[in-house]
Amino acid sequence: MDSSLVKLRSKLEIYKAMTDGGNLSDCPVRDVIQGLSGKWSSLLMAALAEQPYRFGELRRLVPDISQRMLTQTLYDLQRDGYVHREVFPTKPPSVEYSLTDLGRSMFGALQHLLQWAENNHDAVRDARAAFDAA
Amino acid sequence: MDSSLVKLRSKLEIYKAMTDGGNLSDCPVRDVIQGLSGKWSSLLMAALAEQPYRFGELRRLVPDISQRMLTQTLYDLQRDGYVHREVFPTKPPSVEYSLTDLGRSMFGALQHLLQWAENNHDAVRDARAAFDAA
DNA sequence: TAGTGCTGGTCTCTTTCTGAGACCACCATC
DNA sequence: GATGGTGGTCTCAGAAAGAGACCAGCACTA
Repeated sequence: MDSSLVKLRSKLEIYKAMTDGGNLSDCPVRDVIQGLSGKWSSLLMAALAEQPYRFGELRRLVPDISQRMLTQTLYDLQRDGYVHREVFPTKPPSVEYSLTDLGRSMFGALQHLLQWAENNHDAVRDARAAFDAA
Repeated sequence: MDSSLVKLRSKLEIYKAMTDGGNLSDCPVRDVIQGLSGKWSSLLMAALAEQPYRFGELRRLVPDISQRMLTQTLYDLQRDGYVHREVFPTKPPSVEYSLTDLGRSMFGALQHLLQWAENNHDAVRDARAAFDAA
């Protein structure tokens, strides 16, 4: 299942890319990852990957996000080019959020991690329980 | 490049897994992702994927992490079963951190995202610049 | 014509999380 | 005895996140 040699090569490159001598804090890889590491980013990406949603729909879909964080996370995702925001001039103006091509591309990569989490969450839970017991 | 039908199916499943009716905050997928979404988790995983390191080595390797956050992030990664911590009874006791099998497995999935970030950071940077200009 | 509700937000307040750096015990070496 | 390297912990200030009140605009209803 693992082509370890290929993976090892990538690991070294990725680590290098994340360390990127000199301006550590300006490292582009870390900069991109940072934008995705918010508490709600991946969840909203997963929702919007399914279909476009309006603000209120997202709010009802994810009841435990505060309105403030929903606004802000969508703003950040839009700023990074993953999400498109379109305002429709209906009587109460409605706003629709959808993934851009860049967003869909990014989600393709993020997906592997989400899938792994789904497949292995019991292993993590067990590890956590064993650790806390000791 | 995209096998869209397959991906669409996964998307729906992943979103479902992240929403997981009822106990939203106890959703296992979100629980796992949460542990990985810290500022330093992915960077330390990338470092340890290359080779095992000792505490002080990691500190020197990532100069802009505070000692406190290094301790805490390693503790969290260890608790979730990704990292193994071994104390050697040398004269000043030394501590070595390495990836577990679970950690290597997880990094295999995380890797896709890091690779994407490396390949596309200029697109994100451009999107950000365009957004800020408007 | 006033009340109610739906739209997508913003503002303020409180609590939690991070970051910077002082401090610590231990031992070896100088 | 002083100094440095080991892997941490503790305290305190600043940044970020969560809860929830509030807002303008228009439609529908009474």
